[in-house]
Amino acid sequence: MKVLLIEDEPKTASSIKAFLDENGVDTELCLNAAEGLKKIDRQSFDVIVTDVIMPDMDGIKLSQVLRSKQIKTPILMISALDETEDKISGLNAGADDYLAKPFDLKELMARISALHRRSNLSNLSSEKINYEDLEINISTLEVTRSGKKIILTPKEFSLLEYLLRNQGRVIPKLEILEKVWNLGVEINTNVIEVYVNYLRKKIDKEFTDKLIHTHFGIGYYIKKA
Amino acid sequence: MKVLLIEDEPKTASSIKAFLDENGVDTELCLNAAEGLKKIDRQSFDVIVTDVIMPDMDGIKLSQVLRSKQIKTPILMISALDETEDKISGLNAGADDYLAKPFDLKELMARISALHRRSNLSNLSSEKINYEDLEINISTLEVTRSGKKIILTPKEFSLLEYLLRNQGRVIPKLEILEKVWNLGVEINTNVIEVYVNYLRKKIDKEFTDKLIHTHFGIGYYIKKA
DNA sequence: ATTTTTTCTAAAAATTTGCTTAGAGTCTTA
DNA sequence: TAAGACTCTAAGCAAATTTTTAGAAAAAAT
Repeated sequence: MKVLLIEDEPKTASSIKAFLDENGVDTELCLNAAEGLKKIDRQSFDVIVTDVIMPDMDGIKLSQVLRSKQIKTPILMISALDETEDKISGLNAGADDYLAKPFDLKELMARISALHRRSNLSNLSSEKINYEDLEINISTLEVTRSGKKIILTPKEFSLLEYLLRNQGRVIPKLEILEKVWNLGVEINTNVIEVYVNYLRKKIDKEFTDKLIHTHFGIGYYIKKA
Repeated sequence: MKVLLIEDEPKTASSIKAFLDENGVDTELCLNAAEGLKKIDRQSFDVIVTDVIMPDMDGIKLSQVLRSKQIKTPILMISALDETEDKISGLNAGADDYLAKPFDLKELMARISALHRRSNLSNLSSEKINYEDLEINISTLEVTRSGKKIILTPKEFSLLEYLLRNQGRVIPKLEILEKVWNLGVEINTNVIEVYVNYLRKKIDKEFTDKLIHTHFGIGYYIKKA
């Protein structure tokens, strides 16, 4: 895990960095906000830990700048300001957590881990994608439902993968054609129907709760029951 | 935003619920963990706020159960336990935030908002349009009025979507023909009347306040009462 | 008040969409 | 090269949706 620590007080900064490094975190340190912004432009971090009070720019402003740049890295603010109002303005500026000084370094570590865990929950980067009792492993191409192994062909797998990556919305057939088949509009959408049919036989047939559903006239979606 | 509050101490529970409700949060209250789990099985929440110390099951265990069930709703723990170790074990159990009692209700609110904001960041597109108690979700294609689910055909949905996107003005029939039917002047506008009729049956019929109105000689518009 | 125009409604007709099955190509592997 | 597995097309049937039709109801105009 890579963490960017922005803290202008050198002593605090180095003791935090030392502790995080000990805990297996790859920590980069910046002593002011401007430097931090530059680093963020060049590389990506899992979590950003920033002080609120800094000489050149406060942590609130920093968060706003990052969010307006569409940078969605979790932000944890640390500050000597312990008033509710301070915390609220920090959180409202786009921070994900706010920890008042002095704090226990172990708590900081736990909060960083929690932020990291959550941002990794969204199936985007992980090897495995799951929904309910269905799980697919992108690297081994294995599929299981309720622990039971299911064997899919390559096309079946990529169709299922696409459906799972887009869980929570209805996916139009034309989009599936483009993304899974790399085809334009010319071809008949019947291929999809046939393959959805294959998937259903392998994944839903012997279970009570069906996961693949049809939205008439549009396409398909993943949902329990 | 829907929040589930699990808190066994009735006085604390109701004061939290009252405050959240005041702030526009739709709060459901459970007085023990078992009840909370049942509710979570039946419906989905944006954020779960749970006490740590409860008679039947502690918040730590609750979080573990939820995470093992693949329920990824953000969890905020509140507790009288203020020791670092308690916070760490809460966060490690899968909680996303930990707030020690006594706390300022405004801070709780800000932290709930932060959790909600983050979990919506990963939900790529949950574009919703609403007017009064009517809501349509462009990505899931779901329609609800006063929370009640309404099933529309594709044409009905796109007609309603067009009306809602143009709320606040009268939309001429010819414009609807062009935009929703992709047709010129050749066709009879009666199709629209028929479809407005369908929509009214599904959306307005069983409600006192009608939302779809006719501007005689021109077209239709969305307005309460 | 009557006529004309416009809108609403119900039902029939036409069209579109989806599921399923069988089989023909295509690619892999023994 | 043959057997097997995989991908795609085509066609029939069932179901759902969309359009048309026609008469009743409502609104505007004469």
